[in-house]
Amino acid sequence: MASDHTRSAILAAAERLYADRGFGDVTLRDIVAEANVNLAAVNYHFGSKDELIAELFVTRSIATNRERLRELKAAEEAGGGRAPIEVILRALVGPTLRGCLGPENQRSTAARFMIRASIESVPPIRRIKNREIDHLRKFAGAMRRALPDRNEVDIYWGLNFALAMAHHTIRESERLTKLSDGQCDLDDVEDVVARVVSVATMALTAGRTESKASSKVAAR
Amino acid sequence: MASDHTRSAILAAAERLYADRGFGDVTLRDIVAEANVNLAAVNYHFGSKDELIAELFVTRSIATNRERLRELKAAEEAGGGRAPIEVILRALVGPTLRGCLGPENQRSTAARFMIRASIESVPPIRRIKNREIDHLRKFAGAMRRALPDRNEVDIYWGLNFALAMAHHTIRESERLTKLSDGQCDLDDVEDVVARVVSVATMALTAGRTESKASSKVAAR
DNA sequence: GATAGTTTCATACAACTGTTTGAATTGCAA
DNA sequence: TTGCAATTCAAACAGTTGTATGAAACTATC
Repeated sequence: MASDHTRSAILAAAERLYADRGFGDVTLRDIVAEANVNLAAVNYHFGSKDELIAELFVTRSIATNRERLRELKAAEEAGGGRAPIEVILRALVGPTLRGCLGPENQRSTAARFMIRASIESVPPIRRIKNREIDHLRKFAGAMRRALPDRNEVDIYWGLNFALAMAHHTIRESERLTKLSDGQCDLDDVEDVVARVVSVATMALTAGRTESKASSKVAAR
Repeated sequence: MASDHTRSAILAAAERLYADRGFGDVTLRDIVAEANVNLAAVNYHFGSKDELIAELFVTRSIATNRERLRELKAAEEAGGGRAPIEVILRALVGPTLRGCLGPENQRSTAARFMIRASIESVPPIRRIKNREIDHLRKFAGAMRRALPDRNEVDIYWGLNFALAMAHHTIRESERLTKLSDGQCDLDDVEDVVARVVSVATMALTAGRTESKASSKVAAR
């Protein structure tokens, strides 16, 4: 059993502080002060600081991955084992974008925490991200089924670029807002999703064997 | 005057260590040991650890930015004030990609350092990156001239996506290699550049007013 | 070769870090 | 209540960090 109260108070406080101030300058003492618990409680309940961070990140990231797979599975079942590429890409980048973007004032601590996690990259989080490959393979498989004529290398590049646009937009959302003088509306998440999906789809469906020769425009 | 020897020994050692082991666990003592100089030398020559990191990053990053602008200017002059969008994008992402990618065994310390700087994000480097907006505005301007019919918001999104693909590919090059079982050849830098430019160009030139309505495929 | 300025050096400093300890307290079962 | 385990707590620990100091060594100028 156990009261669990201390445990979840620490989790909540840590998430809030990391979200606001980053991993770099938040100490265990900051966390326990915010949570109104004793310093030793962190090590008692989580083992170490890194395991606390890992638990925070894992919780949020399996939630996102589950949603991703749910959408993917639903799409493939609806299409008899083969889903349109746009829908696959939407399942890939949608949950991540929805989990991190949206109106700033109503942005959850979880969302702000995940943004931090994608900007700063501390060891415990990096370790978890490295295990994400198997998850991505499932999407690569679905994409291959959706575009059987496409060669495998192009599939991987398309997957890479889709993730690139989503993650970079999250990481650099502030800069994009500033650069565009607020014209790019990062709060309209569905529009962002649509843009990413649209470009990634084009990348994956434009003229065959786009690899070397044909696209080498204007070589210097 | 001054011998400068110590100064540059520190710079070289720091760049090497940061490149290999990241900013997180390289201390001043590691650096001075590698450089065979006294501990106090860092503060004497650079003022602080952060200023040392900043100097390293600034040096490399103004080199890249200068090359970018050189290519941009050359292209616009050759086209009488208006360059093809592909060439502008190539000037934007080419120097960065060429500076970080390429055959791993012959990759310079500078390149490996810049990869680190794009993965981990320490305060002194973040501060410098934030001042990069003026530089990007020049590219936004050139892109607007190249695509006068395109609305401004789409230009910014295209710029954002181009940078996204370049930076993400650098940051996650290892993962892409692993995911594709080595099929994606990150050593062929010009192919990578061509792919990024090709996709970004499509993003910027595909069907007008691609914003909301038309691209909202398969809304959930 | 004395002098003034620069650079190096060993060492100390002061602060902060995550973690551990062992005793106190609490909660629950018998 | 008694007993036992789970939890909390204050305090200390051991280590590391970047930085400061003041004397020593060097370098070049006159």
